Amino acid sequence: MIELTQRDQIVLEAIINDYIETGEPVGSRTISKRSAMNVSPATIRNVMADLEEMGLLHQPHTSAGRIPTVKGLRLYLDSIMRSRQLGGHEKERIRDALQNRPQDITELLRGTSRLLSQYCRQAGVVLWPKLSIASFKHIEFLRLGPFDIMVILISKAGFIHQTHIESKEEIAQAELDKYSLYINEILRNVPLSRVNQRIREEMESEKALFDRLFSRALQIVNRAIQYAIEDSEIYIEGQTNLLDNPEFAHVEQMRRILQAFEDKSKMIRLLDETLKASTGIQIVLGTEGELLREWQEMSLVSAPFRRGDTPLGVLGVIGPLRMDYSRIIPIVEFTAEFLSQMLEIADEG
Amino acid sequence: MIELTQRDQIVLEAIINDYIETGEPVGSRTISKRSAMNVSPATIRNVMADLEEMGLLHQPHTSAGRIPTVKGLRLYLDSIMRSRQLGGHEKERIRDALQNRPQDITELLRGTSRLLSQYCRQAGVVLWPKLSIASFKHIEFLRLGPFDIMVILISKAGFIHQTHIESKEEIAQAELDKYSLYINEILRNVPLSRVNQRIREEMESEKALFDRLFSRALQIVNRAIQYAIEDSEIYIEGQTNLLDNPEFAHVEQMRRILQAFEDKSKMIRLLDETLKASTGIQIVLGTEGELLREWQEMSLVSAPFRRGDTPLGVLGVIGPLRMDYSRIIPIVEFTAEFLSQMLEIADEG
DNA sequence: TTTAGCACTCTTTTGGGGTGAGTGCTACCA
DNA sequence: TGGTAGCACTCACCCCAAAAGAGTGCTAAA
Repeated sequence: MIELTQRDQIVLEAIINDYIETGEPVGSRTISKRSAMNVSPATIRNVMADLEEMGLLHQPHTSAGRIPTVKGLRLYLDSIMRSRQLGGHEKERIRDALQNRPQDITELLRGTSRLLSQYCRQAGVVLWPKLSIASFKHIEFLRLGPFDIMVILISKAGFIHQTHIESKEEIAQAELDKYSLYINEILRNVPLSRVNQRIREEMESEKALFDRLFSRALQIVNRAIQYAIEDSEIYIEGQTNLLDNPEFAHVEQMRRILQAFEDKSKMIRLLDETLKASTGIQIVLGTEGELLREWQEMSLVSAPFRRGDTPLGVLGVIGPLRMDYSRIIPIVEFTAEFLSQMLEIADEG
Repeated sequence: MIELTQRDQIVLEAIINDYIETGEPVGSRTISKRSAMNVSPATIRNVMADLEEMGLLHQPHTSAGRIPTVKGLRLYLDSIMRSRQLGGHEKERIRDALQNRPQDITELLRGTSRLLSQYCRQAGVVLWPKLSIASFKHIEFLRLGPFDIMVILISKAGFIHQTHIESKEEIAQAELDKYSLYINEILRNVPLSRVNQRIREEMESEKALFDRLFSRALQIVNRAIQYAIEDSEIYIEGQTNLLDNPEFAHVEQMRRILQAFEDKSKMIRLLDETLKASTGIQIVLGTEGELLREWQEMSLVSAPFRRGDTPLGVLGVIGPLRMDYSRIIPIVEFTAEFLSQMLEIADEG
């Protein structure tokens, strides 16, 4: 662990603050003038040289100021920065924006993503992962063709998932209706993650033994839920906000970043990982996450939202390494918290 | 109407072809060498001067070549250009890409959009407008709370629409189940556009008079379908392809264009208009469409897809004014045609 | 330990001259 | 009279050199 003196910390923080604000390399003069402590540029230069030796700062070229390295940012985030508290009316603004959303959960999530993007002036992202945590509410079978069944699965929170299943034998709508009646009965409120188990139990019970048809229904449900569980939705909004950042002025970088957004499956994996990794706010900086390899100059601030203790999904903000973390972190934190509350309510019906 | 001599046309076409290829202003020398007719640059220059006077060409600065104006492009598209025929294996490629799509209609449409974007190396777009043309397949009511009902509407083509409805009186799930049974019966295969009428008929019939409950159900359906009809889905893919075009090298332009994409409602209106306007391929150039005002340097090639004679939606390609229309037009045309066929099949179940 | 001073480095900006592509015009030719 | 050759002219673009500016490292002094 790196040991920093009090002054080292102050200088590092001042440099990072200034860099976050301007995006330019920061010189010793600036720090000397801005920072509260009265020391000359020359002194600052000595400190800076030390910090550079520790790998916390970096000099683009000999006669330029310093910019923080990823390592420096990390240290800053972990042990120096104090998050601003969100003001009351800022919280109000977030609450308002989410509460006035239509009740359709898809729109709620998309709206959350948009809110984050607008409020932080970066790209906002919401991952609603797999229904694995959701509870069963309703299932419906529709016959599309002799062997072709559409399965519509609805979770308690109101999320819809549709799957197509091919049946091996011909099947009538009337039969399907019987299935759904039966299945809706036995699976009511069962968490999707336990549906599998519940079905196994059911199939071992007498009823299923008597009726081959119902066991077929159960198999279909099993498959449908398998698909549903593997499916995730991701909502990325406000990508164009990133264009405002001077660090992405070059078209080349821009392309790389926007292309990364187009590959949703990779984004899903990345966010999914952060979901598993932590229960609180999490920050992934450029080179740190393996999956961010494509855009080393980017950074992700994310927080899970949950029902009770069970995480449901992740939301966050994606932007350049140079972001106003002290502002963005509390926003992300609060939004996650508030979204959790909203979902709690939505799930009680 | 502008009258062009044979030679004027040949020169205009040659200029546009060269411009489409290179993106640079075209000089008289180039045309003189490339074009089949043996005339000197000086002669070409005279013709060019004429064309410029007619407003078909434009000179960025005194000592540069000419580029076609929107008016020139329009004339070219309307009366000079001959579309290339699509080769058999090109058609095959499109067929393959669409046929191997999952049967989920959302994925089919998104896939079509992606196909167009990849194949034309521009942005692809598919509008699935309003269910107004679709036929009723199935409806399902789910009780979310005492007064809160989720209505799930499924069209024959497999499109799902969910709406939340607030009921004035408390309502039980058992009751809702009765509703859906009844309504699924009376609305089977009715085009959504005629549901309204059908419901009115039903409400006037004896049955409804006897049962206040069912008339309530009908009202709920009516509202749900109202919402559904006003809803459209738009799938835009491959936006980053646009970054490859040298004309968008400047970040400013890029931002404006990508921002226009983010405002989906405007895109929907634009495409919706082309759907109403024409039954065949349609090209909107920069300044022509009012809605394209934000990006005058863009152009849209679109074609409706349909079932029988009824248009279902629009698909197309969005790119710079300088696009290889002779290639893109037949691609868009064929894709629309083939998608229509696929939907025809999907709708038969 | 801090500071002032100074030489040095490297980027960025500015301006001017050269180059090349392309034009418009005029005179000439079939 | 339509086409062509020639020529002067106009710009945009590139290159280079010089100047400006920001910031550093080092040394010597407080």
